[in-house]
Amino acid sequence: MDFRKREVLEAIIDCYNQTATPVGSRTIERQYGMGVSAATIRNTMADLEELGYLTQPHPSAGRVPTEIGYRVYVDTLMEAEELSGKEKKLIQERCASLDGSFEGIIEQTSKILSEISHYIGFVLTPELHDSILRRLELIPIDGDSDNSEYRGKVLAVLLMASGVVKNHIVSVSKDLSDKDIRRISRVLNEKLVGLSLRRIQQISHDTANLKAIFDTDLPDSIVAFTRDTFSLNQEIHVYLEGASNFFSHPEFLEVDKMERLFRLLEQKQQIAELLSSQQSTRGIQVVIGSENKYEGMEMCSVVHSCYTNRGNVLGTIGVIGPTRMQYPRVVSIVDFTAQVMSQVFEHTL
Amino acid sequence: MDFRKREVLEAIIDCYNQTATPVGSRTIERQYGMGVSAATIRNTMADLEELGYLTQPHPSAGRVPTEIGYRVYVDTLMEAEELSGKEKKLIQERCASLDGSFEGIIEQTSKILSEISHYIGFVLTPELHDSILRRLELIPIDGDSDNSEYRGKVLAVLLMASGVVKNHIVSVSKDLSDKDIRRISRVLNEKLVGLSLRRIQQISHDTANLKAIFDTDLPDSIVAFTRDTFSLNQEIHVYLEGASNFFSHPEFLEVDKMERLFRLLEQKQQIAELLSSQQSTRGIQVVIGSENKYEGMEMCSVVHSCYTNRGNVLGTIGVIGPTRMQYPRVVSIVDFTAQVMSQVFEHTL
DNA sequence: ATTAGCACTCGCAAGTGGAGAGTGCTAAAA
DNA sequence: TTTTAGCACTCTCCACTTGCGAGTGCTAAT
Repeated sequence: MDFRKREVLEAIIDCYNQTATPVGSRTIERQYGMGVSAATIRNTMADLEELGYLTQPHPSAGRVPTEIGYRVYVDTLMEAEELSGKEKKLIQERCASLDGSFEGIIEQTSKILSEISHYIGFVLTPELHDSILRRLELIPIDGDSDNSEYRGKVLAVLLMASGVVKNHIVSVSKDLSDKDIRRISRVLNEKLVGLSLRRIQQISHDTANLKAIFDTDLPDSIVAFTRDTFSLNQEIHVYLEGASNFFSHPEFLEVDKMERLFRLLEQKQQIAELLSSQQSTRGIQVVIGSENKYEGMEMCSVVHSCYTNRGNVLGTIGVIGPTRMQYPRVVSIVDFTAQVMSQVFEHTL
Repeated sequence: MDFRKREVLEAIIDCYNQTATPVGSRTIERQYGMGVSAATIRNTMADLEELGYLTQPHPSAGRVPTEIGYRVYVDTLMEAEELSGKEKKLIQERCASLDGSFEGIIEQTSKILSEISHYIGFVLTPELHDSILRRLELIPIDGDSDNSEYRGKVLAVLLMASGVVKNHIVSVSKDLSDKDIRRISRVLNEKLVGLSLRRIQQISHDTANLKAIFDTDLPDSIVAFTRDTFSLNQEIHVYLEGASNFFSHPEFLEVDKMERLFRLLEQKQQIAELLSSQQSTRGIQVVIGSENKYEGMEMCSVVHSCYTNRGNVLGTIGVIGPTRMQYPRVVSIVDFTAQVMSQVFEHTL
């Protein structure tokens, strides 16, 4: 890859990003005047095609970057675009005006990402398994007084170290009094705070373990109740915004492509799995086109990073766009937003 | 409207629902053999056109029902389609397998609605303003021990009579001790439980009122804290599923129609306002085409009803589909699902 | 190594024409 | 008076053709 090849590849990618049509040699000569004629550029383009970085949709059309071309561009050629002060400020302001609920912050962030990038913004909620329990609160709920049939319910509030709060309603057998509940709460807080939810679930599914914790023989009702308290829906949620931005991109003019993509995006659970499996590596990741494992995402690229709270990775945030994407810009947006979001969490949670 | 007119209108709507193409007189003669010839049907169709119930897309095409036509059909002609036992069972089973979180139930219900109807299913969360506070819990959160800077936070958990749980994190000034928080919690529970959130907010915004409640002079810190505790994001949330189902309907073949619709659907807040304003009337409502006030919804119809808990209206559920919709079926689905959902709430919350 | 020139290829848009579906009208039949 | 058969007319849709423009690869000259 000599200098001219790089220059031409970059010009083609830049031009193709703007026009979404194959780029011809003359166009480059005129718009990116690099001191050589169209014919020379044609030769270079033929070389680049041989390397697999470009293709022709049909024999007499201009060139289009391939996925490999984009890969090379992202890895070695492009330099991250510094966001303008205005944009930085916009992101910070939008994030700063968020209220104290975890879901609210996440939802807003995905909106911000989509609005600024003009692609699809998404945020994954943290994986609960690995969250550390900070505090458990059990709030007995009386059955309605006007309802003769007594139904014992307890609202379990789990506050995790990350700041995530989960609550759900647990049925409780009639023979447990409010006093029992308070005792259970005290014991569980004493013994389980500081452990991961995964560990806690392991413990609560092993009756022997539970007995050790309570340091006494247990009626079944307490065993069952403890289990229920910690058996919550652990699915990672995906907040996804701006799907309609894809309508502006000519690569989705065909309705069936659009349909496939939208049907895929509705399978949020699959997206969650796809992305959370790659979550281990910190820092910005760029997944181009068919590097995405899920069918239907071949013409899309994903730029993602992770957000943290006091250094602990919580979840993933990112942008989904067409393969023909403004990578430098999007990389900067995702990176910066991830930082700001992490700061917000440190402040508010 | 004599008998034949009704019969023909019904036939046209039925046929148009299946084919999405203008219906000709011969088609009706053959498929709905009503003992008269095509020419007679043509005359009847001309009458129906004059009444405004039908139109021709172009002079030599068949007829298509107008919105007024649909209106008449929905109001006077159609009879609600009894759901098959299989479908009823499906809805009930899906609803029964839900876990105890409010959001989980709502999300699942919108999915069920969309899957069974093959249109868009949606559920609106209850309007918090009118919810009655059942219980307030304040949980102090210590700042991290490894973080020298002390930050006082309290997790406020509001349990509403409807079963809705809201929690958010409230900053608290340093001069309030945990003991103070407990006292505040006790007083607020004593005085405010049973009131609507709207009323509570009124009270907490009037310092004199607050003082009366606490029956003592108050430091600013308590006033501020109380206010923050009850000032939560009260936006109605919209859970919306199955938008991609619209791709199967030929009326959305044109990309720009699709785009307008999707952009509209992303403005969930607008949908919430639109629907919650009509919420007062109980029972099934059908809004056809441009009866919808929002631009972009002209080619859609909305069938909605409300779900309850112990007789109190909580929120709205419904289905959005193209104007060419299987009204009898959808009406039954929405109606039945609303009932089942209300039952689930009574059981689990 | 680079450039100018030329023949060639291909997609796209506009124009053309025939088939098919459906109507309205009129006159005959019930 | 209502219904029906027949006919001329209208309009869309589809397939087909054709010409234009953009862009290439190759060759020969610089």
